[in-house]
Amino acid sequence: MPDDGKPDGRLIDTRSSVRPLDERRLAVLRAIVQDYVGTEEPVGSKALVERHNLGVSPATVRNDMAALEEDGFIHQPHTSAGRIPTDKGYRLFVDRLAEVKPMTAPERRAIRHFLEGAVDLDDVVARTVRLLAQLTRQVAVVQYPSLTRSTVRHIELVSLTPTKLMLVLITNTGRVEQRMVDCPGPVGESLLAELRARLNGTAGGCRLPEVPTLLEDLPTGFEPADRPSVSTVLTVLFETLAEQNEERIMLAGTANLTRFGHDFPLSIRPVLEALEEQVVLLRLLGETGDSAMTVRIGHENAYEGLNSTSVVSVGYGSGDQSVAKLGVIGPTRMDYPGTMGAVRAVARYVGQILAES
Amino acid sequence: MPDDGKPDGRLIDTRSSVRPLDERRLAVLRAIVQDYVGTEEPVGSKALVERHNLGVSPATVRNDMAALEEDGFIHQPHTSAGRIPTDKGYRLFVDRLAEVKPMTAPERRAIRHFLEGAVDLDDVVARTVRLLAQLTRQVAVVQYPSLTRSTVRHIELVSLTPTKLMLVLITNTGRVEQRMVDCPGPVGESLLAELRARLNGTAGGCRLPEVPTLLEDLPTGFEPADRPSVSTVLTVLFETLAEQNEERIMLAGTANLTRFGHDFPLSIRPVLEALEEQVVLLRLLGETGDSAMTVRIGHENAYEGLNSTSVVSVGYGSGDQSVAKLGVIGPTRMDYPGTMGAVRAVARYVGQILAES
DNA sequence: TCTGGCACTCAACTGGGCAGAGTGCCAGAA
DNA sequence: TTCTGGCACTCTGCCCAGTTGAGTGCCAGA
Repeated sequence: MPDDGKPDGRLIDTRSSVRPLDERRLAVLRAIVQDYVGTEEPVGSKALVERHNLGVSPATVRNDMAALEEDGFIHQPHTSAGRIPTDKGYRLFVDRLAEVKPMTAPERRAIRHFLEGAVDLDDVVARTVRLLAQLTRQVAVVQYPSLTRSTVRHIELVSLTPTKLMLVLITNTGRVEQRMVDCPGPVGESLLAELRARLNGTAGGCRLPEVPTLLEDLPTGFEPADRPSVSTVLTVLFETLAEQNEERIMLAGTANLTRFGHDFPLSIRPVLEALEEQVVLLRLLGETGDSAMTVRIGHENAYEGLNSTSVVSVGYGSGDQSVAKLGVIGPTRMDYPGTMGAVRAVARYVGQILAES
Repeated sequence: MPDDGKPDGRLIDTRSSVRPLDERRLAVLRAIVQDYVGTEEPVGSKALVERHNLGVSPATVRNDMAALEEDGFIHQPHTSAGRIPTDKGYRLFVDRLAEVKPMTAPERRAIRHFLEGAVDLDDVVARTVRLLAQLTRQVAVVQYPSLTRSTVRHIELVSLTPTKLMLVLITNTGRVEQRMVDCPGPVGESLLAELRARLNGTAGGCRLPEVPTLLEDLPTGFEPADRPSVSTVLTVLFETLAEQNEERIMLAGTANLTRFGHDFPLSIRPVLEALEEQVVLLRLLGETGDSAMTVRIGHENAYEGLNSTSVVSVGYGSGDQSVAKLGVIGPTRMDYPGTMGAVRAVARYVGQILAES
């Protein structure tokens, strides 16, 4: 929704002749967002001029607030209360008023050090998600490196019974997938060795989605009697490759949901429900751009249960390619610059760690 | 704590001469527990006689209540309120007053049918945990079949680079563990084949904890030049076997926590925190008896954060052996008979499914 | 040993009044 | 034209007192 996503465009363009006013209004909005994020309470004109040196009186700020409200950036819970940013207000804030807050050097060192201690892929993901939850004090989500972008490191076939095989697929990201294969006929050691060698010879090092086309004609190279078994193995292998659903996700920091709001069970429940639905989470992350950071605010989230939350997510990868996504889920009233900084930093370092191992 | 576990023992024994009175008091306690579980509100004497035909007047019930309170089975939030069972009261209820409520035939069929749809071990566990959460409307926990009780189905070695191997361990429960091995010297195909054969020949079918002793002397059967590499592989294999920490756990139903109590963030927060700590969960399940169902009520839980929850858990296994545990975490005020019935039924069916596959 | 009656207690609800934060508007200053 | 100070107004939140009602404990009598 590029139209909806930049509601500020209109405002800035049409009034660009009256620049100083707009500047100040934006400053007011920025101040409101910052204060509200800090206090969780509607912020009034007086408090605003006290805390930020805007150089004008409360009355003036009130006028600006009225204008901002008319344009839908802020909102008043009731007549005699302060203002709260709307989703649209946060959107403007994120797009034009906020700068991603970089991590400090000690923080960066700590992140790196913590992630370097990981022993295997599971551990990398586990550490990443915990770290992210801790840094942002919100709910963190990390997707396992996806199969689609990775390459085949090795395919192994293990004979369990004469007709039963186990197929093990190892990717360059360290991920391992295994499947049982029930062959139509017995599979001898020599056939197994031959098949293993051909599979690895042809597909080794290739990107997973390309594998099926590469191996399509493989059965024709075998004795007619063996072909059914070879085909079965291939079918299972292709299934494994295609099984996007198997994309796993790890969560952490759900306890931070308790810091969500005052109107409790109602606000937290749908979020907890969403978090349990892998599908929802996967789709959420799936909407993330590959390299650019994505921020979805409140109702911008397709899933209804997350309408009062914001999602900050970004892709990460070993090397230049993004192989998976990670992100953070928190209340719309969150510290966007800080959260975005943490998400970006963590994504960068996980990428490095993955590239090294 | 067998002493603490049966606080009723004293009561029953000392007053066994006054049998009818105790019977009625126990009936009162039972009625209080049942009502409180249903309504979540302190239950008074009048409501009690109305809902259960106890055959006596409210005044009499009041006397019994006073006695029950003196013995610590129930408790009064404030002077003019009804009674609430204490942990001790629930304990007595579970030990002597409640009968595990068996699942109905349609429920059993549904359980079985749902679990039978699983395609692999991950799926079995995932389905089990969701099912359990749904049936009990509480938080469900399922431990993956542990390595310690299972047996070796196959050990596979895959050469990735001349000195780098991947070790894959497949157990009879369908669990697969893999580790990288950095060998001190190059490992040729023939050595690899030899090693693979010997490993499987010696350890195949054995229970995991026995494997180290069986393979201890393996290196001596190889050429002196190869021994360091063989030893390295063995070390990694033994590590894999010993790595209890890797025991994985799956959770579901956290959204049910929102039905916990009224005093929200405070009561739910420590529980969410506990649920994120695999260690806590593992220890929790670890305290479960192998075959008998364990119920830990409120303060009986070692972990402080779970002091206002009860945990119902039991072992499950393929065949006669318990290979892992599963359970449910809910408020102390839970429907014990129903929960226990569901837990028992699910455990039984998972066991069957695992045994079949 | 049980029961009905009675006085007592205490949380929860109700409605009125008050304080305070915050607003909108307007007339006058820069 | 834009900003500012002042003023009247509108709410919510809080405190207070009074009332209600559920529930108890105790006691005398069946």
